[in-house]
Amino acid sequence: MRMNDTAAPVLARPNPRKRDAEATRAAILEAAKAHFALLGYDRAVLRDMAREAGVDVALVKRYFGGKEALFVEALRASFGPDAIQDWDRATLAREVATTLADSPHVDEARTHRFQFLLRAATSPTTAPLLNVLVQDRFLGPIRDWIGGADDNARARVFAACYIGFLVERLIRGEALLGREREVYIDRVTAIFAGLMSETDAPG
Amino acid sequence: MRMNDTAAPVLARPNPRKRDAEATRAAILEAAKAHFALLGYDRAVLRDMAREAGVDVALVKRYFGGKEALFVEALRASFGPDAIQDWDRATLAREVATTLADSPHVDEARTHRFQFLLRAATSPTTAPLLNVLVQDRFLGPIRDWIGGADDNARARVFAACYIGFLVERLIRGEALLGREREVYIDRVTAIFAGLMSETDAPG
DNA sequence: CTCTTATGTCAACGGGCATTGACTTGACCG
DNA sequence: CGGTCAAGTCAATGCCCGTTGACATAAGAG
Repeated sequence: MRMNDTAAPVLARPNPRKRDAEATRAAILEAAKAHFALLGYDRAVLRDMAREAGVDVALVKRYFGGKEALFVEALRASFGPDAIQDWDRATLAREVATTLADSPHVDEARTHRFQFLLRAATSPTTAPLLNVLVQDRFLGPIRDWIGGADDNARARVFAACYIGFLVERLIRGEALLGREREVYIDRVTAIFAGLMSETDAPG
Repeated sequence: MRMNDTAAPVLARPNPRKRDAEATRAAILEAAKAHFALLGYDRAVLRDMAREAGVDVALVKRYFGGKEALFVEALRASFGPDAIQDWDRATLAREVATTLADSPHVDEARTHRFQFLLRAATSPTTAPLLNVLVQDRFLGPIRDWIGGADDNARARVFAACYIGFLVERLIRGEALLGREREVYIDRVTAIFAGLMSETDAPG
């Protein structure tokens, strides 16, 4: 029995949260996606995600089983099969290059997904979980999208470059400006375009 | 006072470790370099490094101050200024491409360094520490090495690709074989070669 | 209304690990 | 020999964080 039983709660819960399993599960997952992508597996804290979702930590266990399971789920959700196919062959190279050149669009949906992948890949905890997923949701789609001869190898290089540019952007101190920005975009565009073509003239 | 004061130590210390500050400091640093590079900041454990160095954990504090300081030190040490300059312009592109193609040479010195950098870059804890270091020890040397017009932008793209290939190799499930390996090497070589040239014909 | 069950809350527990400070031991100098 | 200080050891301590199980409460069926 509480001491202040008779007193009204100091702060009435603003939104008494209807009991809706689907909704809370989704809220947790959403928070998890953001936190894992932003902080990586180790530094992401369940309590924080729960708070952001307006939910008790214990529910993470109820709905997902544990941190690792939640991570996998979040990764899959964040990296749905439709993530790639809508790319436009004609404009993609330059468009992506420009996005990459202009620095801190961290919350932009497309890169967000890949940032998640990157974090997952570089944490030894989670890397083992990736083999299947990477093939199914990343390399596979890119390969199909890129098409043509040797699509496997080209997709692999394509994906690698993309991730590399993401990392570089991540640790980039100041924004790219003027000529440096132009050259950067041109070079990145050239690389992507070269990989999209079946017959790239080697140096 | 110990209970078994009179009893001889069950295991005499095999190597009673001369008291040599320099040596132990170096030993710790060496272990730290390996552990951080391999596991990343969060999963690397001071106790393990100490054990590997044949040293008590407390000495980490004495000699370095703490985990974070040790990390910075290890990163600097592992990423000395001489890391880049000895690359050979003529053969580098294909050589590196081949190394990258053939998977698990994790302990190979050159990639080891970069793997360290990669881990540092993708961990939010340590990323802030990198701005200066990256410029001084990574982009700068690559820029000087690559030379020519727009060296800054080209070095940036070069570095990004390199890191990307490292990540890809990290999450690569099975080894590259046969034609896929050939194409992979060719494409990667082409990218590096293109970036080394001042005038790369864009697609 | 009552019983049941899904949903949500709360307060520990426990492991892992960096950090700390008091203590011991070797080495060098007078 | 004895004193002093650096080098090394040891045993806590305390924090962070995932996990757990016991409890409360809404909602819906009968």
